[in-house]
This record gives sequence, C-alpha cells and structure tokens, in this order.
Amino acid sequence: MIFSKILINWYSINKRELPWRKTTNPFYIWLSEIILQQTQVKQGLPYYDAFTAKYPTVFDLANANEDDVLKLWQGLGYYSRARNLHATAKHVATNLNGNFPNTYKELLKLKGVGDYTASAIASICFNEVEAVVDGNVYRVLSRYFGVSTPINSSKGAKEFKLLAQKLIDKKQPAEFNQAIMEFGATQCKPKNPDCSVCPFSKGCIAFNKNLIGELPVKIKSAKAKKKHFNFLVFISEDEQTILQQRQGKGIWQNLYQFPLVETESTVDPKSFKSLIKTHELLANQQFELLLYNKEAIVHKLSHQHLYTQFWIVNVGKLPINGIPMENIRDFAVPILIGDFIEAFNF
DNA sequence: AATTCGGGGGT
DNA sequence: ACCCCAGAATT
Repeated sequence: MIFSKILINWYSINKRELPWRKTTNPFYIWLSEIILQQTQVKQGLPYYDAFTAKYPTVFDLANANEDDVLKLWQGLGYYSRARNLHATAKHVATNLNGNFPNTYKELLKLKGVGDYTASAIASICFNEVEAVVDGNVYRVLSRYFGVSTPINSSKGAKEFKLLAQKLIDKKQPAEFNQAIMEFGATQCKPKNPDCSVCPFSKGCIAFNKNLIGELPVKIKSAKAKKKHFNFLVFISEDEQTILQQRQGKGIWQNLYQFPLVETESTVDPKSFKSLIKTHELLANQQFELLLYNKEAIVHKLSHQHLYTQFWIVNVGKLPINGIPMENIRDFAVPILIGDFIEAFNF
C-alpha cells in the first residue's frame, strides 16, 4: 500500500481530539499554528483556549493593545510570535477586510508566517496541495527513507520539503499533513518510538537497519552562554515598585522587568552595594539592600543560562515614577520575573 | 549558512 | 547534561 494511504488510515484511528481540528476558519487555524511553533500541543493548548476566548475574531485581536497580547502570551516564550501575531491581525483587519489570504504564496508574506505555517494554513483551510515540514515530518521521513542529511541545514530543508511534496495525498492534503505530524508526535517519537506496533515498520529503513537512534541527523548548536542578572526590586514606603519595559533587540523584547544590572559573575552583597551606589536610580539616595536569594536562580534558555539574583531595595521615595505594588500582575513579564513575583507574594 | 529568538518536558 | 517541540527572522 502507498505511504499516504497507510498514514491516513493510521490517523483516522489514532488522531487526538483538539480544538483547532473542529474548524477550518483561517483565523483559528493561523492562531493555533503560531502558538504551536516550537511548542508542544500540551503547552500550547491553554493559550489557544485563552486567546480564542478573549479574541473571538481577528478584529478583536487587531483592536487590542500589544501589552495585552503580550500579557496573554506570557510564559509561552518566543515573544516575537506574539508581536507578529498582533501586527498580522491588524494588517488582515485593516487592509484585507478581515479575510486571510487563501494561497500558500500570499500567506507566506504575512509576518510570522514561514514555509511551514503557510503550508499548514493553505492545506487545512483551502485544500491547497502544499506539504508541511516540521520537526515531526523531518523525523518520520528521515527514519522511514533512511535520509541522513542534517535536518537543520539548508540542503536538508530543500530535500525534505521535496520528499514530503512527493508523498502528499493530492486529494486529501489537509488530512495528510496533519496525519504525518500526529504520527511523529505520538508514535514516531524522538525517544522510544513505538516501532512494535508501527504500520510502517516493514518498509522503515531506520527500523530495519537499527538506525532509529541515529536518525534524524542534526547539526549540534553552540553551548549556552552564561549571563549574570541582578534585578533591583524597589520597594518604597508608599508601596510602589519600578518596572521597566525592555527595549531594542534581544530576549523578552517589549516585556517588563525590574531594573536590571548585568555583571560578569555572581556578586556578593558587599560588592554589589558599592557597585550600585553610582547607579542612576540610586545616586544621592539612602537605601537598604537585601539579597532575596543567596543561591542564584539559574534560568535556562536555548542560548543563555541566566544566573539571577533579586535584590530588595528599600527606599523612602522612588527616584522615578513607579507603579503600585498591587498592580504588578497587570504587566507582561518573563516567567523568571513572574515566578519571583508569586514567590515574593507582592 | 549561522545565530538568535523561551519555556516546558523527557531521558 | 543534552535533546526536542505543529519555526521564523535576522545577521
């Protein structure tokens, strides 16, 4: 039997019920695909529910403030997705009369929509024959066909896209695309795949040559760099604190944080006190400094390990405008800050 | 072609 | 400690 038939048959039996599988409305499919970029279904699901509840239409999302979109996105990571989501909603609402583009080629032009997402929307919403290639597809195809081209190389991207495009069921592109991803996610898993009950095992090169553990091949990325973050948690006598919005490039763009002092290494209280005496928020000011966590909290991101200490800075009056402590949960913050806010019980 | 964007979960 | 996730944008 041909590949797509086996695959779609497997899918008809094993597919999970997921909310975005109940619709072909481009707004909901687009939203789900952005949320699910580099994000497992289990992690993205509550965010999909929250966004559809708060923003039932593209116009509702377009009319929101970016701060509110980021707040709802808080904790999901890769925050450029949220900023691009909002920008694209505005574009579709304002320039396209609320209608999403209905072809792969036009979908590709949207901010935050690349080859994978354009293919997913085009196939699921408009039955266009355009194969998706995500992490699951790379794994399934590299194993079944024994392809050892690195999946995170430009050569690999072209090769696997072409292979998927040859395999896709031209009469059921939406079913095929979702089936191959579901198969990779729940059966042909990275570790301990269920080969014993796999309908493809007879023809699977990786299985028959005992190469399941070797495929797919991926070029290793550089090790994460260490950084040392010191956050100044101001507390004034009238119960206000300071949050600042992150500007420019880098992580957590447009999210809020306590004033940050980055150092070369973890600093002890004595050294830190003398270090920040000349800080612009503390010069010519009386303050009491308390170290909240003696052991640095290590927050691990893909490319950075953040060794973090929170310093409580008690002052009489804030040097600049602050916010009432009771309002601190209204702001979108990195989860590292959010966890501290909960633990400190602001 | 490489690097940089998060955070959660598995092994 | 290392890997992966319904990838995209920038350098």
